[in-house]
Parts: sequence; structure tokens; C-alpha cells
Amino acid sequence: MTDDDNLDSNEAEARAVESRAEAFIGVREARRSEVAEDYVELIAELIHENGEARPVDIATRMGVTAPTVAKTLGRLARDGLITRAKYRSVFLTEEGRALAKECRHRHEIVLRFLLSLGLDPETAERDAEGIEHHVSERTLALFAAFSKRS
Amino acid sequence: MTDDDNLDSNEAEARAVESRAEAFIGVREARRSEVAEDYVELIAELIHENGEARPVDIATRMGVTAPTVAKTLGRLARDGLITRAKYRSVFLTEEGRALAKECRHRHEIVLRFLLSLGLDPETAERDAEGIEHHVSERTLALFAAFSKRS
DNA sequence: GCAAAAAGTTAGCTTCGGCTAATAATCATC
DNA sequence: GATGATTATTAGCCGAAGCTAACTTTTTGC
Repeated sequence: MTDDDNLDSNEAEARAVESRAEAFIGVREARRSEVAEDYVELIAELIHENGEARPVDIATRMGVTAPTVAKTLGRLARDGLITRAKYRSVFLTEEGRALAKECRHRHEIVLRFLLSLGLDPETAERDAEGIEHHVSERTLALFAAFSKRS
Repeated sequence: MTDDDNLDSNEAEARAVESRAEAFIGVREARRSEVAEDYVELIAELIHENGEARPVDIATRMGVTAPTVAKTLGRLARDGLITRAKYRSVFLTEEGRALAKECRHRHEIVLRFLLSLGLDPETAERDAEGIEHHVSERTLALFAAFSKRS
């Protein structure tokens, strides 16, 4: 092996390592917004169903306690995704509605895809909930195309 | 609508809400083990490639700083997944090796599946990293079957 | 074999997202 | 409209996972 080969392979290796690191960093970033996305999606759903989103309903549907909901709603409000008044229901801002719509769209594509693969509805719902935050635009497009095809 | 209908639909609704909550709880559980799984998988890889896993290499490949690695390794050691001596490399316990193997298996199935859908390798790697922690056994089996088929 | 560089550790800070216990406000019912 | 039940909030705890700054140990190169 010449010095040049050595350099080249080192550089190739370095690029591979860096791209892997970027993948991990990307996953960590996605993880940070997961909770917010789940809440916003659920809030949109509750408003659609009941005309309002009450913390108590968010709590039971998310499977967490009321104080956890309160704290998370604080963060969502801080980040401009919801508005709320003390002891009142929660509503989405324009930004929150946009995010909710996007999440619902992704969720549905992933869910339909899993179902079209032949997965049972219960497992499909459960897996979709975890997967939806980690699919790129490209993957989503492939999922959608596949479901449509079959 | 009769009272009976009302009761029935309420109960059905309650079951749906509960099952949804369980999905969220499951996702949160999966999230808790994600970091450990990523580390263990990477450590196995480094040992395979270099004969040892040094914190500095874990750090660059994970895209985090050395102190973060140190703290995480502390948790892994506490949880019986690795062994280590001060200022020395890290090694996997029997349990750690088993987990690493399982993770690698899952990772490869997801990756192959995404590639077989026609995704480019870079995106496939990135998405697989995020998705692998959220696929059930059933979904994994379907993914594997699909890749083999095509 | 010593000095400088590299690697590892420790201390201490932050945010997030859970929880319980206690308190406050609202709602519903009589 | 008082009161009991429901709902919401606050305070305060915890652990995970990130960071920087400062320090120690090990490795390397002369």
C-alpha cells in the first residue's frame, strides 16, 4: 500500500465516520421534537372530535399524569405551538396547526404502509407511532407510493 | 340511540383510548433504551474493527463529546452491559454482546428493507438508525420477508 | 526518560420529561 | 348558591443525556 492509498482510505474512512455521526445527530434532533409532535397531533384530534382539547383528555390519551401534561403544554406555549389561558382548554396556533397537519399526514402514510404490508391494525398503530418521527421525506414518498400500488 | 348503545360505544371508545395510551407508553419505553442500544451496537462494531472500543472513537462516531460518553458508559456499566477499567477501553459483557447482536440484526433488516424499496444508501442508513428502535417483531418479520422476496 | 499531546475523568451546569403531593379553580348538583 | 367532585396548576423531586471547564492519566516522539 502506497502513502497515497493510505491517505485515500483514511479520508474515505473519515467521511464514513462523519456521516454516521451526522445520522446519530439527526436522530437526536428528531427525538427532541417527538413529544411536541405527538401532543400537537393529539390536540388537533381532540379539537376535531370534541371542539376543545382539555388537559385531562390529553393526559389519559397520552398515558401520562396531569402535571406532566401541564409542564409540556408550557413548553409548547413557549415554542409558539399552542395558546392557553389558566384553567381553560388548549388551542393550536397557526404554526401548531401546520405542524399537526404535517404530523397527521406522515402518521397516516406510515400507518397505511404498514397495513398494506399485512400488519395487524393494533401493531401497525403502535409501530407507526414510533416510526413516524424517523422517516425522511424520501422514505415517506416511497411508503406512499407502495401503499397506493398495492 | 338507546342507553345500551350508549354504553357500548362508550366502552368501545374507552378501549380505543386505552390502547392508544399504551402505544404511547410503549414508544416511551423504547426511547429509554435507544441510547444504550446505539452505544452497545457501536462498541461491538469498534471491537470487531479495532480489537477494542475507546471512548474517543465512540465519541466521534456518535457525534457527542467525551464527557457525555463517559457518563453514558457509567450507565451501561451499572446496567451490566459493559465492563471497563479506569483510563482503559470498554468491553461488552455477555448480556451486552447479546443485545449488540440483536440490535445489529434489527438494524440490518431495516436497512436492507429500505434499500430494497429503492432508497439511496445515505438516507437509508440515516432512517434505519431512527427506525430500528421502533419496529416490533412482527413488522421486522414482514420487512425481512419483503427484502428477501425482491 | 521527559515533555508535549492525546485521551480519559470529574465537577457542575442545562433541558427535557416523567412523577407525587398539595393547592386552587371550575363545574355540577341539589 | 353552597358543596363535593372534577379538573388544573404549582412546587419539588428524579434520571437521562447533552454541554464546558478543569484536571489526571496515558501515550508518543524526540
